[in-house]
Amino acid sequence: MGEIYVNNLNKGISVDCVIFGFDLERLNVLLIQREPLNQDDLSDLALPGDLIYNDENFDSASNRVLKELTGLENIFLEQVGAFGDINRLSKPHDRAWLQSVRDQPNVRVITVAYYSLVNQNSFHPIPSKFAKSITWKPVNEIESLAFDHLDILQAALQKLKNKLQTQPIGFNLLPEKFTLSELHKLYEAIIGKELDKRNFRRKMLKLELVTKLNEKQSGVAHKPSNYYSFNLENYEKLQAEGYNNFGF
Amino acid sequence: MGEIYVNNLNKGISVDCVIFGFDLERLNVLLIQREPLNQDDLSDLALPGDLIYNDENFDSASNRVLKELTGLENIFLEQVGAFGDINRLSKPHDRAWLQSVRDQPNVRVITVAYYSLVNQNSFHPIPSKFAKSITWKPVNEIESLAFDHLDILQAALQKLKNKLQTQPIGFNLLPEKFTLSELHKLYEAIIGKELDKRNFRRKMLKLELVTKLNEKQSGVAHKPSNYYSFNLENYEKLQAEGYNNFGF
DNA sequence: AAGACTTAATGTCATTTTTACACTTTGCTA
DNA sequence: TAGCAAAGTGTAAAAATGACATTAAGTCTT
Repeated sequence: MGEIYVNNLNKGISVDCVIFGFDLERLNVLLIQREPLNQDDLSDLALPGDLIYNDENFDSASNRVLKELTGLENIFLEQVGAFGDINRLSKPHDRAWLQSVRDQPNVRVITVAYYSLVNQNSFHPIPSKFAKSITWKPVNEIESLAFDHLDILQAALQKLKNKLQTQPIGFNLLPEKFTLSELHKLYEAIIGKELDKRNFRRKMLKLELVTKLNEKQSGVAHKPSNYYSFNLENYEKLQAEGYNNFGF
Repeated sequence: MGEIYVNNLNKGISVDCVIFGFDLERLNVLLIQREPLNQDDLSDLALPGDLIYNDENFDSASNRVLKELTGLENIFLEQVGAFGDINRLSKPHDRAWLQSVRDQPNVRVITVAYYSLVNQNSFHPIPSKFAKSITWKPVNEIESLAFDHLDILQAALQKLKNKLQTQPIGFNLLPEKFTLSELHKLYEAIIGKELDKRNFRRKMLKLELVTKLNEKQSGVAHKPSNYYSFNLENYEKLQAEGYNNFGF
């Protein structure tokens, strides 16, 4: 890619990505810090995103943003929706920032948001052209973001919650091998409430969504827990049967 | 914002509306027939939609389209998502049509789709600037539509099905007074499979989602059925308790 | 080496929800 | 008044859910 698209940028459409990660404790989102306008500028955090090219599909554009930022490809990625409120870029601080980086800062820009689930500990984000710095931040500690990105985050989170009730997408946030406790904490972190340990395990095991591996944790100061892996085959079988009650 | 937006129409963004209706038998969609290009032109059916104004939000634009077409306001309306495939307008027949009606027929146009639920028998669609003629067509008899409208329809239908599993939105498709059989058929039409009559009624009645009225059908050649109305209060109470299993 | 510590792992019972299934009732029509 | 057509109704078995407490397996401390 690169220069050939310079003049093919669509100045009115962007994609923004809500990239969720899980650190075995909390649900986090990948945020970028906008280039500060000056030394005193405590610039807001924002979702990673970019204007799209004029010959580029939304899915491609969001995959591009995701890849440039994380190096990851073929990751769970789903559209949240379009955000186009006429005032979405009009907070004074946002406007100042746009003036400094966009060649047409006054154009109305609508954005198509995506959300993505990645295994947070399997890679280290690549600071790139997007921003000076990149951070994971726990979802429920985020109180404000640049532009309308807080709205987008909330919509994405709601979508994730809903989806988790019918599809076992949470596995995308974990490494290949994981413990049932980790999976359990993941569900609690997304849904936002406590789930009974025994009932949780019973359902996962009964549906055969996980396969027990011959491998245990080691070096932990307590009973080591067994590792499991996601049973894709059985998920697809349940899927084919029309089963859709993967929730809690 | 900029003068580049002649007449304030945004030439690159449209909304399209998937307006579902129920005729007590089948689930239908409101379609418009594009102005034929010439006498021999058997023009495709399309979803109603329009370019948006540059100072107009997506929600406002979709409400505007809905109102201009049906006269209805304050109707269930929810975003499906953004559709922007680079080839979405490039079928030859679609291109010819665009050439004939748009002043910038080659601009990339992305669309934000909405779906809406209306009581099909409570109004007669108003043929308007949108099209020569308007028709209801059963969802499962639709095999092709203009542009990418079949994709949009399918996405909207999927969204409707999913939503119906957690929210009793189906009532939007019925008149104020309805029979349990009508409601039953409605669910079957949307979900696309048979539901046991007694089990269906039991759940609706147990949740107190419907209130029995002192009024029966008349003039039917069989036992007349009782009329019911939607119990909004109780729905809101269940909602507040976090109940979300309204599905089948 | 023993005891303390921490989290993993496990089973049962009561309640609720779901599924499957067939006959009687009501009003109209011929 | 007999027949027709859809409305309306109950029960029993199976499955899923929700609530709840103890033992097991390693590491760490002394």
